[in-house]
Amino acid sequence: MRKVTMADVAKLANVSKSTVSQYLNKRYEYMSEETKKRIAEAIEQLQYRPNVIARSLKQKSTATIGVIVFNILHMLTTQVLRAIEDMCQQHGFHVIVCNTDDDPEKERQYIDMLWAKQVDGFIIFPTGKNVDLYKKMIEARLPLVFVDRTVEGIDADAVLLDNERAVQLAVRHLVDQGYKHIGLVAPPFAPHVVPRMERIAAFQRALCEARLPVEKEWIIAERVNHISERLDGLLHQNKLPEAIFAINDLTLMEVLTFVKKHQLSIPNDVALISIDDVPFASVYTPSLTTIAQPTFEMGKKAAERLFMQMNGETSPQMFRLAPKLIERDSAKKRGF
Amino acid sequence: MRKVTMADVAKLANVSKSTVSQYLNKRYEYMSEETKKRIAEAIEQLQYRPNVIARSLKQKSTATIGVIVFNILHMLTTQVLRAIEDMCQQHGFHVIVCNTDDDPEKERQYIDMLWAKQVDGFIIFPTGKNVDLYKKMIEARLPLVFVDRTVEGIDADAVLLDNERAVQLAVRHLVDQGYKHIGLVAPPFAPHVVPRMERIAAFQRALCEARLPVEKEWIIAERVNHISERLDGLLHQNKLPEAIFAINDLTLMEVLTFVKKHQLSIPNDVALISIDDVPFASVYTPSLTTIAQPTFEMGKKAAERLFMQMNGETSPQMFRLAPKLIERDSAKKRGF
DNA sequence: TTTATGAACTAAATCGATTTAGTAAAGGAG
DNA sequence: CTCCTTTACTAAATCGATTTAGTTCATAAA
Repeated sequence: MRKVTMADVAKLANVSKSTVSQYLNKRYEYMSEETKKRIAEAIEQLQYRPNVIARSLKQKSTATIGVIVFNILHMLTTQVLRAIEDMCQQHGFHVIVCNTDDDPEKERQYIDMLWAKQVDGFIIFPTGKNVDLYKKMIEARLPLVFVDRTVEGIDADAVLLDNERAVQLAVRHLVDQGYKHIGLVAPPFAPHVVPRMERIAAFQRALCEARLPVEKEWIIAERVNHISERLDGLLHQNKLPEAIFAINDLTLMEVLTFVKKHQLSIPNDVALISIDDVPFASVYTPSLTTIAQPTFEMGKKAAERLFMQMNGETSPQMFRLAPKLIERDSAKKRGF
Repeated sequence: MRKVTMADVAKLANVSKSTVSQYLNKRYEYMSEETKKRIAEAIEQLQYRPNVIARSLKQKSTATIGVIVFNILHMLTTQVLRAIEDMCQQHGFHVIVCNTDDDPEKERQYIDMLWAKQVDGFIIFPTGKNVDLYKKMIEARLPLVFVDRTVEGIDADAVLLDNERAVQLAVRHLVDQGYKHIGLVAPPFAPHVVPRMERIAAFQRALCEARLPVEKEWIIAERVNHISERLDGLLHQNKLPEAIFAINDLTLMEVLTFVKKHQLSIPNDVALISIDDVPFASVYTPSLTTIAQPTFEMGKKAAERLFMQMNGETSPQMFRLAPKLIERDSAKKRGF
């Protein structure tokens, strides 16, 4: 039951390996119909399957890319990944997926191993902590696109949400509805988590622009399990803001848990808006007003840039994709 | 800027390629400390990275598996996939992910291409329509595990939910709460979609067991966009069942949309229970009683079986993993 | 008749590792 | 001093394709 190789096909068809190879690569120019038919028959008869590994070795390309994400369980990731896979399918590429859980050591290992596996490029949601490695990849001209975060000092393609705009959309919407006391809920400050820092900074800017005071107490940046404690505190002191802006789906869940625990009514007791258009936004009561990230476009753009890099057509660039306000009922002022 | 190969390292360290290879594979038995050091230095100095493709060609193993799913956007898939990836990481394997959208043609292409890429095994959520191909894989002793669905006539490992049990849990819970008029909501009948058919059949059995009549009108198996029409119809005739069992997350969403549209109250107007513990189940109002699939265990089991097959230790087997009732508030009878 | 041209192939090198079979040198036994 | 073992390596074959540089044969041009 040995594996069938090209040599076997060649022997059966009574031609050389070279000719079989030409046939498989559709270089038919100088090939008689007769020969083509014999090869086709031999392939069929032997049930021959080319070994792509051997071909990759010679051609120095594997038609495979590595996608390194924090966690596919996260909705943003899943959607971006799906878009990337669709693009790859169209180009005959395959996708190897790796989860880092935001651990730089895991990230380093994955990059090393996939690089050794000769992947043709990487799309990475970077932890941001392996600067030396990112640099080496760029030096080696290994196609590389960052998604969601940039890394300071690394001159690579990056596809990000326009966080400034996303926050503007959220805050302006709340302000337009007549809310003046607006709080923000986020995970803890972490300098390398670009979108988080950008959103928090943009929030303060947006408040200023609306001529609203920035209340320190209403900027809650805590580990998820501490968020509800902080909110509890505010509630008991009767200092809850009129509206809460959750900077992502995770923190949104915390706010919803808090709201449910105290049987508060949205938007009467607190209005709510968040980044990430969670799947249940429209069936929730009230339906949730959100800022949707253009996740599929992000994935598509990342893949496009990667392919462009493979063709050597580009110099590094940063892309800020536009978020979209999806107006529902969780941030409607009574009477509006 | 040529790529550094083992030959370069060998030359610099003044040893043969063979010795470098031994070193890399940690076959240190007959190697002097001196030589080891020289090789280590040469590797460091040249920044040598072994080419895993070349190694794979010789060793006939790629340490890569293919995971073919319907759609990673689906929660079940994402979670199973995550568990598979974790297991693979522990074993030094990588995962290539493919989405078929339940299209047999796409499935066939992916299997063909990944097979040609010499993946060491497959975990597949099968469309069920490529029986000839599945058979060939098994003949070729290509490790293969099915997840979520089995395929009739194919003797392969399969990891499935214990659908009978899942439905029993749901129906018995409703019955225990005092509900007597129970409806089911599902996507359309499709013989090859094993879990769907099993759940619908089990539902009828469970009703019988509870000595409840099986009302044809209350078994709704329709394309998702037609489900709400059917429910509307029942509502207008005042024939809505007391409780609805949604067989998966997709249909659950339809039911929730319907409930919201008519401003019905759960569980007073209709009680609700579903398979798939959706992420918002606990923050929804009322919180949703669900039957959780053991998604991570399913992924883990599938990967375990695949590795066992690679070691040639197994004969095909079917695994039915246990669902779990998560009791919340959407199926509580008033007064209970 | 000789030479040139083009069609239809093929032999052998190559990709970058692993592995088998073997060699050279040192040390120990008899 | 010879022979055998063991240590520490190496040469060359191999994996299964692709690709380059030919070769052979038939036909056409000079």
